[in-house]
Amino acid sequence: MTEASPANTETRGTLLVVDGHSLAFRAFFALPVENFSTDAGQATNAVWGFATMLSQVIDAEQPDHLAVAFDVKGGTFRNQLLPQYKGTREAAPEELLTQLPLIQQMLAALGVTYIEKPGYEGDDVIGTLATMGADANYRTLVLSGDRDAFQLIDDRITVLYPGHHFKDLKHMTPEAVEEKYHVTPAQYPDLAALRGETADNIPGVPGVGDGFAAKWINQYGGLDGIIEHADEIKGKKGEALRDNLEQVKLNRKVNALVRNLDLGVSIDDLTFGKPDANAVDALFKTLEFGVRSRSKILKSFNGGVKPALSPQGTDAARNADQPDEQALPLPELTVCADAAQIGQWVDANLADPWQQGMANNANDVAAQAGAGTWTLLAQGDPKPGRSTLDNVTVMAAGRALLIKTPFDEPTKHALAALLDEHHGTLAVHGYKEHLHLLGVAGLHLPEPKFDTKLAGYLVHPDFHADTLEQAAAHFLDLHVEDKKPQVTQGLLDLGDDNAGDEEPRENPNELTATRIAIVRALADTLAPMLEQRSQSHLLADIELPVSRVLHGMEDAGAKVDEQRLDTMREQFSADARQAQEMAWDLAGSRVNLQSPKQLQQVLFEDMGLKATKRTKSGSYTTNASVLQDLYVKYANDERASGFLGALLRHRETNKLKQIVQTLIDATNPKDGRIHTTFEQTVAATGRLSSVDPNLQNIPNRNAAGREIRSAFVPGEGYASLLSCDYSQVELRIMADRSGDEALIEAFRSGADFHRYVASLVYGVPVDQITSDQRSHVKAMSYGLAYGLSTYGLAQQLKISPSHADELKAKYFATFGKVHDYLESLVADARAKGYTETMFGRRRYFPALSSTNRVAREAAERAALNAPIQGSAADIMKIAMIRADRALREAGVNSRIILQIHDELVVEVAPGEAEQVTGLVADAMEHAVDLSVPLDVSTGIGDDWQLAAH
DNA sequence: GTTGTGACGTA
DNA sequence: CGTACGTCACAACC
Repeated sequence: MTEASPANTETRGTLLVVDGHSLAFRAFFALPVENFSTDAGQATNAVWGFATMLSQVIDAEQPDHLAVAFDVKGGTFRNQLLPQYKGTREAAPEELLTQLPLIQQMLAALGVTYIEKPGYEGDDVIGTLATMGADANYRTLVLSGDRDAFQLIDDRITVLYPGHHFKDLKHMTPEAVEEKYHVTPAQYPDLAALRGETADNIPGVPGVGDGFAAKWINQYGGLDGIIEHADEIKGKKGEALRDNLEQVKLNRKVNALVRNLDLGVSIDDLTFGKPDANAVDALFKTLEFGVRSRSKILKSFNGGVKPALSPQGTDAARNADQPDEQALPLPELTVCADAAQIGQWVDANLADPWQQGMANNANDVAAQAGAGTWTLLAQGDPKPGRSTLDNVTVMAAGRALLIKTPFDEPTKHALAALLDEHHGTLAVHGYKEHLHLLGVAGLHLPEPKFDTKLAGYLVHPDFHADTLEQAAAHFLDLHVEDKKPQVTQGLLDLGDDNAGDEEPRENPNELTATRIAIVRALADTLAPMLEQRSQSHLLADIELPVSRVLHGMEDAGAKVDEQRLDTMREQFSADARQAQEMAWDLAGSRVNLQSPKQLQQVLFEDMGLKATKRTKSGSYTTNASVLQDLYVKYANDERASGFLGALLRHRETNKLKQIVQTLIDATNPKDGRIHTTFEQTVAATGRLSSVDPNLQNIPNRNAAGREIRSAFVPGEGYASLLSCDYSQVELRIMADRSGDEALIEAFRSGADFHRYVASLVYGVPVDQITSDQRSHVKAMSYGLAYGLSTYGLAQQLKISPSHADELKAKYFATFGKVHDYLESLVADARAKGYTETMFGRRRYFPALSSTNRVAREAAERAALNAPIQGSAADIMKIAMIRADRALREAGVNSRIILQIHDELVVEVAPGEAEQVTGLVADAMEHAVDLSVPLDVSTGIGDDWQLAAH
């Protein structure tokens, strides 16, 4: 049950050994020198980068001992063997070399030991320190971008090897080395000797890479064996090997690290955590590092010496590799060999009464609360329309079975049967994602019993767990290593090409066992919480069913007319270019119109326009509303108004161009459709959101932008698009919840709603309401649910605050119960700590009791809005489930493809228009029963724009 | 290389 | 100084 991790065998602490040169190089090339130099011209990018990167690693690994190794100028014994050795490194830029002493100075001030040994390299110092650490029973980490360090790896020594992004350090354990190179760490130098090392200017055997080297090593046991049998190796590569044997032998001598130098220090000397604040301060001042960054860095280096025992139980077990005090029961994991084993495994587990009994006892409470007893974990990338599947694991009664892709037919059938039989008791983390993943293998997952991702969202809707591990940390206080997200739909990987082979791998099976155990633990924890809060029905009746509908929508995608998009892009692009030319002409310089900073310079300094509003960071805003005001104000100044006009036009057309471009880029070449991802656990109010791309913010307010909607068309086999949207749902919810007779009557009357309300507010007959009066009342109505202020209303309507105040007073005099209702929302939230929608969806507002007025008032507005926006979201989700079911039960081919908060877009099959319009409108209108009707307006057309009504 | 900011699209 | 989102491009980091 316990893992065989080295950290488990009593260690005395953690030693971090850093390859100083490697880190300095990395820092230097990661940060542009131009941006990091003092007034005097001293480059500081490597110093700064070194400090931040090292502090990152310290924060992540929490070592209690630390040493940094450096090379010394002048040759080493290696140069005598191999004159060109590290010739490339000597060519380090001057600007980096001058920073090395500064880095050492900084380390000294920070209280960090650094070591160099004349005649030897930093690598040898590292080898020696690591050996010392391991011998003294320390968990030893070596931070180095030099692969020579891999030879040090064993049960006690792990190399932290930076990847493409420095942040994702790979923990190179023996397993990870074997996984990647197919040789043991001890054999790694043999492999490197054969392959050579370009970074160190060491030639290998021409034509021989990692693959062949590993093959030979495994065949002959190592380099000695290879040399012995060199004559037996056939082919070109064998010949090349024989021609270069001397070089290889030399390489091997050179790449062997010395591990027993006399450094004159002992491990006990390598503690840290007592920086010399004055020295650090002085140095950072001369380097012109800001005060804020200074304290940020100091913090990491202060923590080196930890108190023997932390009084707080929660933070005590932060150390990543230490097993947590809350033990996670890992399953006994079997890797599935063939399809027959699936059936056997199921039989064995179900037939074993002892195991069954154990499991039932352990899970009794949770099972009753609805957590289920089976657990499923599919791993891969669940991107709609292009997902990939790595493996599937099922778990029951403390045993797990891991099934790797590709599946053969019998395996598929066995798995399908298993899912079919047990879905009703299953827990997963992300039903929708699992539908995408399993869909790759042609499998369907019927609705599971429990979803830990959705449950976590219901319990704490404004907490965002991007990974399963983060959810574990939050809900279980279980801190396991957070490897890269595998189950979440990340925007992280840019293409799958090289993501695969650079993966951090500590025993992948162990990782899988941990992950599925987390899902189980989350289910057992969250199910009773939902039950206790009477939210289980939200999961079972809304979120889980809607996941399935969303999967269908994402999988279907939205067909776009690519030619039309291309044409539009060209048009917008040309318009933007023209506007830019004009702006440049009038400005007299080629300002970057997309740079607020440069615009501020031109507008408020060069042209001397009067700046008014500031941004939150204190600079003058150049947003559209300010530009518009200036445009009016400087109408007589030809140059200024011309520039402002051109700038506004550029802003608009360039934005449209950008939107069209992202749509083009997001179109799947296989089907010409855009498969967005609807995020079901992101918006704190219960709404959905749409990403990659966002199809919920396609322009709709002005004609030029709305044109983009005409590129959304029915796909092959479909005849038209249907758009159905709720009118004024949020206001109707307010009418219902408040019980305000006047507002209810306004909706029941079926009249022009805003005109009707205006006539009540102003006490004027309906036919005498002016368009101003109507629009003012309309803005007021809509603003209600946002907690608008007098000031905000005045600003939006461009009326005086006193006038706005008057409007507000009149409005609330007319609809008194609405006013009381809104106040009660905030008061209830303050009393209970949370708000609740019509269906029991909660959102917590700790900031309501904040002493900070700005924060508190913001929380009040959000608390006022959440139950209203959230109830509308609940209603739409119910409508989607109903509409989807109605369409399926009617046996039509039409399908929902998009949701934009209060609108559904349906792709309609030939001949189904009338029937489908009726079904969807009905599903929406009768999603819930309110004291006011839920009006739905519908439209149908050859594209999304034409479907508007 | 990472992070924050400003601007702006939607309901 | 009105809620809820996502995306882009720039600039800073010193």
